Amino acid sequence: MLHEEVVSRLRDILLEGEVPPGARIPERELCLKLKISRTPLREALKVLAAEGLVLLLPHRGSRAARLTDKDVHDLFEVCQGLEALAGELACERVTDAQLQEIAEAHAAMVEHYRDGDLTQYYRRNRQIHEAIVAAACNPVLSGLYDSVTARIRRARYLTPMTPPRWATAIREHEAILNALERRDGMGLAHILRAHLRHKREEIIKAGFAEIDSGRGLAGHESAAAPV
Amino acid sequence: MLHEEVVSRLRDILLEGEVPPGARIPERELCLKLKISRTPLREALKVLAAEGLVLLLPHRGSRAARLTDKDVHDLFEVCQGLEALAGELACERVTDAQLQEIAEAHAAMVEHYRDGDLTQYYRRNRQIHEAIVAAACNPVLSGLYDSVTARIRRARYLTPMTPPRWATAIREHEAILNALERRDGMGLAHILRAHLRHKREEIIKAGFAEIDSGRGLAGHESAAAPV
DNA sequence: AATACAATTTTTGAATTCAAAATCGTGGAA
DNA sequence: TTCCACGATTTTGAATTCAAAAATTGTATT
Repeated sequence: MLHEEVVSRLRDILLEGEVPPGARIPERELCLKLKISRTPLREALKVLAAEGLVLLLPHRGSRAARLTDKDVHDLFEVCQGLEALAGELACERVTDAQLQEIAEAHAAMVEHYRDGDLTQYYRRNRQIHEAIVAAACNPVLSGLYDSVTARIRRARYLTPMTPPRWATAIREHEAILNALERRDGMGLAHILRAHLRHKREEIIKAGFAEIDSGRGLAGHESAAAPV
Repeated sequence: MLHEEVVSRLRDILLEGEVPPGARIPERELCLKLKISRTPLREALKVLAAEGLVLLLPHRGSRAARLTDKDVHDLFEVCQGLEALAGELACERVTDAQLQEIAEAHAAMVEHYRDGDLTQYYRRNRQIHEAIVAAACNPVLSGLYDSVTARIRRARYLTPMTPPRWATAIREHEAILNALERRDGMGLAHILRAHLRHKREEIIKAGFAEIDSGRGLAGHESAAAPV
């Protein structure tokens, strides 16, 4: 198995919550599961620690990172900044083909909204935001965006969506598409900032806190379901 | 030696250009130099590869990352976005003490400008930008900023500074401090974007290209001085 | 019965070892 | 002379091994 693949599979295991946030990472088991020895596994752990997904306690093993309210808040703030930047750049660089792809994804998303299909809605939503970042044509930005969204994924796509919030999101997305089609960089950046700020407020209000109630690692081993 | 220390020292070695960009990383030598075995060194290499400082060629060793013009451009673009975001947030959160520290650094920087002391000027310049990011009070943002600035450091602080550009930079910094003191988030974000865009244009124009002339890795081993 | 201490076990971190892959060097053929 | 092929050497990637640190267990003493 290639190095990148180990990192990738381990990342998935953490993001899926197979190892719950805050729980100790069972080196032994993962070695067996991935059919590798400890050396490559530990290399992957260090990489993921640098990404912020894993917490390394010297001489005390590693744990799946636990997101505090503050972490979620910070991640959203940065995500918002990156998306706003991406929007600005995308307006300068987006190709007609990309624009069309985004428009189609948008239409599909609105359709899912009408059907009340939240899962498919989220899928399209994510596709749109990723397409905007891709259209910015900046691999550094894409990389940071991927890393931030990976860390925040659970919070972003697993919080309850209220009807009014959903309606607002759709309206905002109309404005996003519109600004992009007009190549209005400043306008788009502004909308994206507001868009994400709304989402953030919602998530914070929804009490994402339950994932982490603030006590230290010494607490329960959190064998319970992650989210 | 602690894991983080190995990563840190190796990062310095790369940033200092002790291993020139594009050059192969001599595992053996570094093991001797750092007095560690290959296992922890390779762990550090993977971490730095994830950071973008090292290029891993499967079965073909690792090399110090080589920045293309496009890379520098992309890094600056993202750096600009992060600083703008930091500026906005800093306006909401900066403490009086931090503000004072920034003002003092600014005064010192202007002094170095008058003296024509570029090295000290850069030092203060960097201190100011870092202080603004710190004032944003967002560890995620700080982390990304550190990583981006680390990658771009050589390009940022080793390009020739022309007198008119220097004068412009000083004027822009006056505006930055002013906006920060007025807690004018939007204004500061705008200024910071412009500030960095100017620097970027300067660097691109200055022909940072010489560091990488576009050919592949197969080319010369680049034993020459890094910058 | 509870707590403190010590011995044992487990786990972590790193060096060594080992197999596979790539590079280098030599020799032969065109 | 130049190009290609084949074998030796080096280097890489990963498993194993080893030492040190921490957790656990058991025991003794208060």
